[in-house]
Amino acid sequence: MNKNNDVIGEEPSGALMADVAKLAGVAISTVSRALANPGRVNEKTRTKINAAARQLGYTPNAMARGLRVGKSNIIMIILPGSLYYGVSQIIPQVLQSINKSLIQGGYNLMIANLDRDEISERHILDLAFGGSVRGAIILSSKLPEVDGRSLAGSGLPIVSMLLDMSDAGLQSVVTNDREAVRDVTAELIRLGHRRFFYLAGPEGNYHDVERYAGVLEALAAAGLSEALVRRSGGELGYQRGFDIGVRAAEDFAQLTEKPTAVIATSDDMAISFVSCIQRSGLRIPEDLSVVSFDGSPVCEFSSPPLSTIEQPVEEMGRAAVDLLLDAIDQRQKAAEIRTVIRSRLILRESVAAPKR
Amino acid sequence: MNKNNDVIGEEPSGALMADVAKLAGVAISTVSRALANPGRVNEKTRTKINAAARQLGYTPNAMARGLRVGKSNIIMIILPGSLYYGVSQIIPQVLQSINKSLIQGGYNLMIANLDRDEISERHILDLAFGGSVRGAIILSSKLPEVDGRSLAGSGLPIVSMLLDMSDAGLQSVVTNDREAVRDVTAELIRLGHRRFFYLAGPEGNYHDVERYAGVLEALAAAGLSEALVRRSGGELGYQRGFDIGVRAAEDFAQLTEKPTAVIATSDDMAISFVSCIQRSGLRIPEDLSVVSFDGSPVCEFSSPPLSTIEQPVEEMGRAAVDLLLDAIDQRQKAAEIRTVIRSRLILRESVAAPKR
DNA sequence: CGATTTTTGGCAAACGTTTGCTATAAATCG
DNA sequence: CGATTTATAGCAAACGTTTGCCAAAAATCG
Repeated sequence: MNKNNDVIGEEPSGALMADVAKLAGVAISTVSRALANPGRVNEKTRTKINAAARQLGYTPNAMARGLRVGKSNIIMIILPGSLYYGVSQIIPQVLQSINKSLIQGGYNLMIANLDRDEISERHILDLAFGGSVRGAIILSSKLPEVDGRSLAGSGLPIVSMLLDMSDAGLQSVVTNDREAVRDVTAELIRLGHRRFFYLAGPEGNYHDVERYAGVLEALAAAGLSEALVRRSGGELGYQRGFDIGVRAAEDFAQLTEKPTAVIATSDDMAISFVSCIQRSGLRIPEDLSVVSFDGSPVCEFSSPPLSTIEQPVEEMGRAAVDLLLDAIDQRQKAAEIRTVIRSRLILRESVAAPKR
Repeated sequence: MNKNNDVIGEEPSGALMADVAKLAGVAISTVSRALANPGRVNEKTRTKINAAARQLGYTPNAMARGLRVGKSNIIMIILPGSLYYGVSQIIPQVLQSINKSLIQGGYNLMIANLDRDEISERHILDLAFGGSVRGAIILSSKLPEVDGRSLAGSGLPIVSMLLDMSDAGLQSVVTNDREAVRDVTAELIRLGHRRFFYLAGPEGNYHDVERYAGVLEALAAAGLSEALVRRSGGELGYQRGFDIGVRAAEDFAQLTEKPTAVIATSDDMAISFVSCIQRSGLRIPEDLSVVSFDGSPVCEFSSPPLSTIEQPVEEMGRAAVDLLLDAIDQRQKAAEIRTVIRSRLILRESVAAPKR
């Protein structure tokens, strides 16, 4: 059975189910059942088989099984092609959390990057249609689609995470951005702030729309005018968080009536903005309160420690995996197409009441 | 052929090679050859086959192929189980770079986390021995090994990255840490610094040993005593970079003769250390020069901008993949078991000549 | 133009599992 | 104790490719 007929001391790998069966003195099918479906075989035979398997260091061949049962145990995560490297640890956290949950469910995690080019789209579609993967978690706003084949039409269970793609009919796990921003803005108002500076992400981006809406809602609720908030950023993508902050600091310097509170849509923006502002002599939070988005760990150790809205990434990852596995197992207990996880505001020294 | 005999409007997926063959009016084997080995089949038949394949949206089944040829096209990356979340973007950068290179070579990337528990070890070994993966890139210092099976003995090509595991016989892609630290220390000495504060990573850790050795080499070269350098940290793992920095700031406060230059072994340490130090009234770089390790993007935007030693992660990823694919294809052109990539010192405002 | 080589395409046997069906042995029942 | 059910194990056919081998057709040669 074992094809180690060439060199004597060949690789110790490669024991087959047939080898186990022979050693245990049973049929192949019995081995298969003993391993996968223990109730179906007598205890005595089973222990004999298990012993034989262990002795040979037998590991079932995943591809053979996959081919036979017509399913793979691999989940693919689709990441936006050009990740940006700031201070946020969201991507590694997501990966870690998802992978952990998947492994508990008996699945493996494969990475796919979705760039703007056709190559990467085709690659992902090959994975989907080639039976390599069993489901997908997508962190990108675009669904791959090229010459006839589309990810949506692959029949593959898909869950979107971070981005709300429920419009496209995808189960989505997102945070309550709007509400979170509304609350933090309300808190700033309560502290006495009346002039705001909003550092926007990419114009029209889902997150940005939601977050800005939160600001406006809080103003409206307090009976304040929308004119009290100035926007900066928006021309650059999230790609350039630090740059947005730097440019925002320049914008800020131009303003005649200085805002007293800054709401930034990423920690990156906040960090570079604060750095520039401090260099120009202003102090945080005495002259300016700052709050931002992402919950990056470093915020705790900035000067001053930055208030930030943390997205509970671990929890989101777990939720996404749960939804995906439900869909795979047809449990379809998920009634809601959108799963909203609450963000957590971490208030630190960067927020205070405005001077005088 | 196609088993869509249940519902009319079933999933459009699932065209088989047999379907393509029938539509093109040729045998299955001809289709296979036309797709994989175009030279072997007449151009006219081939275009006919390609047309049929496209029309049906045919995608070859990866598991069937894998089973038949006895190889998978998946590479596994083994990450240390508990990633720490600081400011470093090394892990996502590594993933991105490796994945990109792999895809160009026709491979896919699977993630595996190696914790200290037996479960995760067994999981990785199952992947290795179950034929799921074709090779591994490992970023962890420990090779999984449990009841008889060991990753080293799997016959799988393995390349270590970041950590030097050439002792264990593994191809390793590392940076020239010692040299880099030696150079930066020499530069500090040249600027006039004579008392140093060294923020250590985990005691005995490969990186730490190398880096500290670099400091000592520079001192020796300048004819200075080793007594000029104070160590802090070392008790905590890399896990806690920020905490090490905080504690180091406390240690620093105790010192009667203050060092004028700090060498930190991670940006995390440097950032929290600097934050604490500044709060205590000292100024960087006037009172204290700081240089650290990792090349985290945020260092450029800290106050003051931090000098840091950048590991060229992209290049390392490419190198690791090249080595791995060489090993897989038996090209074994790699004579050296250790591939050293040069780090890059990024000098910023956090380093200056000492006062007076 | 027959003989030989080259090109092209088809048949069928793998690859290592799982699983429906069947056959035997053991257990239960009337 | 014979008849019926239930537990257990084996046979063999899948799963969707690739590929060694062979046959027919086409091309080349003497």
